[in-house]
Amino acid sequence: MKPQPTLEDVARASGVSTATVSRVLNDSARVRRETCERVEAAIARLGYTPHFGGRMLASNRTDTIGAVIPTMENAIFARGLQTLEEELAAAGVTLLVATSNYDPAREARQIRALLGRGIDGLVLIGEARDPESYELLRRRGMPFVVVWTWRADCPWTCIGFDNRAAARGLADRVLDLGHRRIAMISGITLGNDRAAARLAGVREAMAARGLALDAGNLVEAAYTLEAGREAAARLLARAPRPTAIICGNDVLAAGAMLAIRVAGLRVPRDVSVTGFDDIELAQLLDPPLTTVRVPHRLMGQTAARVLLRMRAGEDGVESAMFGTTLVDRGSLQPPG
Amino acid sequence: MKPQPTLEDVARASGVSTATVSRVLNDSARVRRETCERVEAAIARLGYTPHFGGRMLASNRTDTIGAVIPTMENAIFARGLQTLEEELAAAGVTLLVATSNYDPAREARQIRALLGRGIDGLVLIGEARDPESYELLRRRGMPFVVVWTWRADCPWTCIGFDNRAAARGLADRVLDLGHRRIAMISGITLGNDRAAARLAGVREAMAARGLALDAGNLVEAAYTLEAGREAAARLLARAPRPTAIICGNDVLAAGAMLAIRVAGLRVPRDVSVTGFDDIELAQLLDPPLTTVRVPHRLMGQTAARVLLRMRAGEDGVESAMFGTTLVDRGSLQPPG
DNA sequence: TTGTACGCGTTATCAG
DNA sequence: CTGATAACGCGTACAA
Repeated sequence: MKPQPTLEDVARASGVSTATVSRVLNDSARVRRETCERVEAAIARLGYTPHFGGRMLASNRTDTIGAVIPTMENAIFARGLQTLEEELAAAGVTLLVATSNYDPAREARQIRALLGRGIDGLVLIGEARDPESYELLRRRGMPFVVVWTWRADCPWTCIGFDNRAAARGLADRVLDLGHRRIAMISGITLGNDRAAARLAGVREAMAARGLALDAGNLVEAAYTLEAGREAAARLLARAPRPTAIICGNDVLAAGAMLAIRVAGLRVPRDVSVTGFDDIELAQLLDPPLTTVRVPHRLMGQTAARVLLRMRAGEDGVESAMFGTTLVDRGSLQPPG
Repeated sequence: MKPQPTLEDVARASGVSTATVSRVLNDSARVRRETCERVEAAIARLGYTPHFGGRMLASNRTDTIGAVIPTMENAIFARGLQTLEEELAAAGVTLLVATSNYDPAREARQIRALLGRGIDGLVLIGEARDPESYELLRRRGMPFVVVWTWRADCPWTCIGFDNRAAARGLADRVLDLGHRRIAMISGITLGNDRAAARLAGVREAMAARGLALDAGNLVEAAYTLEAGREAAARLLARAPRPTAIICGNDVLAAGAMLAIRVAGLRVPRDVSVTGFDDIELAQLLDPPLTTVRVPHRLMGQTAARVLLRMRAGEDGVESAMFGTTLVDRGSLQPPG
């Protein structure tokens, strides 16, 4: 690691003071044109880059927003993150991503790590987490938003959609088609408010018709292909077999379809399957997956804008709720 | 953003000097046990966290490794990245990820941005890039590794596999099965050495049998589902139709299978399809995709270890080449 | 084992 | 429009 040119080197090389060089860098409007050009020439010639630590120490800003997402292994959060990053980059802000692997303790550590790096704001997925994390954010006065979830009386700024209502709508559709032997592969609800809300939505729809989700027809599974496959295998072994399997997300649904194929059954003729999230994968399955489209890009974009406003000192920024769409692709049909 | 407690606050609260607190933080061995405990108590009580900028300025280290990957939208780089992150985290090092969207100019900017943040090392995908970027890394003495590619006389430390040989092996299999009307959907080769190497490998296999890839049977496409679909549609419209389509990666292959289905044809009866990379998606397609498995995790793990050693001052760290496996899943069969 | 004091590179204040 | 100069928080020689 070689020594880098510093502000002082640039100042010396262009015959001005360090203050002027700093001004050229940050607020070039207040420097005479020709001075400015001389400085810029020196900067280019020396290959100078501002020292992040120095800047951070002096200004106490990093122009960096952090995000802790559960995983990058599947594409669930990728699209929203991409949008978030683009929107922030346009404002000269960098996005720092950390992953928790759906582990609350690890999420808490990652939040701490990001705070330690001096981020200016934070994006969190869902609202179920240790109160201590919220307390930490409050103490530090750290601007943050919660995405992928929304409820009326949420105490934080949340930018998302109503998981429960969306799941209820989906279950209503399943019920309308005449399914009665309904099973669900839910995400792990412990520590995951989105998974819990989706399960609650399905239960609600069934309850509205005097039905209940049989305990044996509910399996909680990690959001992976393998877990989805195993869960579905268990459900298919029941007698009588469910006619429809509602899955907590598209990855679980893909796993379920794999298990169904292995069992020598066909979707949707023998079993209907539904997903949730509408990731790219959904349209690639055979048959293409009936699922719930969620506002990936809108959430990313809005989170960026809200955080930028918070960073600018604006407060009282309110939550935002977006709608979801049921995307009918054929993996759900009437039973029998 | 509230003012944070500083080293000095902790020192005052525990009745020692800032130097001692600093020692407790970094090298607690050299502090008397009870002093140490008093300081740690104060740290906990005040909720102190070291200031990243201050630390960076004083020590000129960040315990951070950067990585610039083309995209997070599909899962291609996710698995390797996950492993990289875990391996680094175990050594107390944070991973900073930036994306280039397969755009060389954007990659150059991201490299610059990461350097500006004072990373201790860098992971780059592939070796095709602006000489200026390499020059910058050299000038700064920045340790870096190139992954996802390997060739014998590579001037950088590269940790990957032989894309050309793997593609040649795959094409050999296609040819062995009797295919002669072979088409290829290649990734954009300009500025992407992996895509170029894969194309070269296919050409090589054909040339070895006195065949050539007809110009009309080669389409370059961005690594997206949509682009793969469009490219395949073009190829299917040719007369005579190709009997096999070799795709530059699994995402392109998924797109191709979509187009084939839309055209009312079936894989592999009417057209065989092959992928590359073996991402999770490959086993979900119907039929499951015959593809080349690449050493995702091994690359991530090795990159981490090598960079950690470089950071420790070790030099002369040599490249590593891993093997690939042809995974036969059924989307490739002898021609009709 | 502990404390003092300086320097790291930048921004911001204030004076000119 | 520009220059001096004082912070900013931490690590580390050096001294005790």
